[in-house]
Amino acid sequence: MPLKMRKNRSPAPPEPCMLTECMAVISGAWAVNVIWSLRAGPRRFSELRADIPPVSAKVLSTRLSELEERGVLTRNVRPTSPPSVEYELTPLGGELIPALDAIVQVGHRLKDNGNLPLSAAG
Amino acid sequence: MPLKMRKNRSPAPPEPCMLTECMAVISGAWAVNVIWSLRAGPRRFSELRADIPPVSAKVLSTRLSELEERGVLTRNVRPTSPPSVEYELTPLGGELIPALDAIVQVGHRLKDNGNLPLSAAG
DNA sequence: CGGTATCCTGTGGGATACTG
DNA sequence: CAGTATCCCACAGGATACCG
Repeated sequence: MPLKMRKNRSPAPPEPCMLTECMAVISGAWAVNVIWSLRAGPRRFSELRADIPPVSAKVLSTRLSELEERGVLTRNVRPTSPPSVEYELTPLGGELIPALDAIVQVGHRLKDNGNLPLSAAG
Repeated sequence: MPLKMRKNRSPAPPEPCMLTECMAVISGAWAVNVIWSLRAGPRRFSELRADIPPVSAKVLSTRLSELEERGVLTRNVRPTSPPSVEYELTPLGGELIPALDAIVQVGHRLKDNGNLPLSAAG
């Protein structure tokens, strides 16, 4: 609608709940941690568990399946003697890293401002 | 730790759960929608409700309080004849917009790849 | 208009046990 | 090692009613 809006308060109303749908890419407990943990390269199931101590096997498994289905990461079964499975970010999934990093940066600065009740372990 | 790591598989282990703490800035239902809705300027409570139809008054109220406490937005009571309240992103809160936008962009492209079971209304 | 209080429910996630 | 199956429950969030 190129015509002027009747409303004078708000320049432009935001888009519908599409935002919600897109944000669902990183939904679920520990999803961002998994993505974050994979940012330096492929990792195995048990490594991810070690990276994210509080996550349970069930939830990690669920999250990995979801993220794979969403195209965020790939699952590669390596036919080694003790079979191992590697998870790796897809190129598209890797593009989430800068975004997550930006949020973390803001989080840090909010913490510096004393707004966030964080662990103060920084 | 500038010394070489023993582990040869992973270049560098990810940071602890600090990521989780920082991501908590945008936690809670509709939090990102609220932030997104404020990106074009200040908005009032009822406007936010209209922007995000499925949100209940209780949850919106809760989320606004949290986001204010975290320093993401400010609450301004305007002493007009019918008193109105405006919510507005802080500068730091505004820095979340590009990050959220980046995630949305990735979401769109995942959808184009057919990975996301989105509304297909794009 | 801009909220709070109360109640109720679904579901996401933890613990545990088990499998290939 | 890399999961799945089952049970359980806390708690986030919706509905509704009410208040300044």
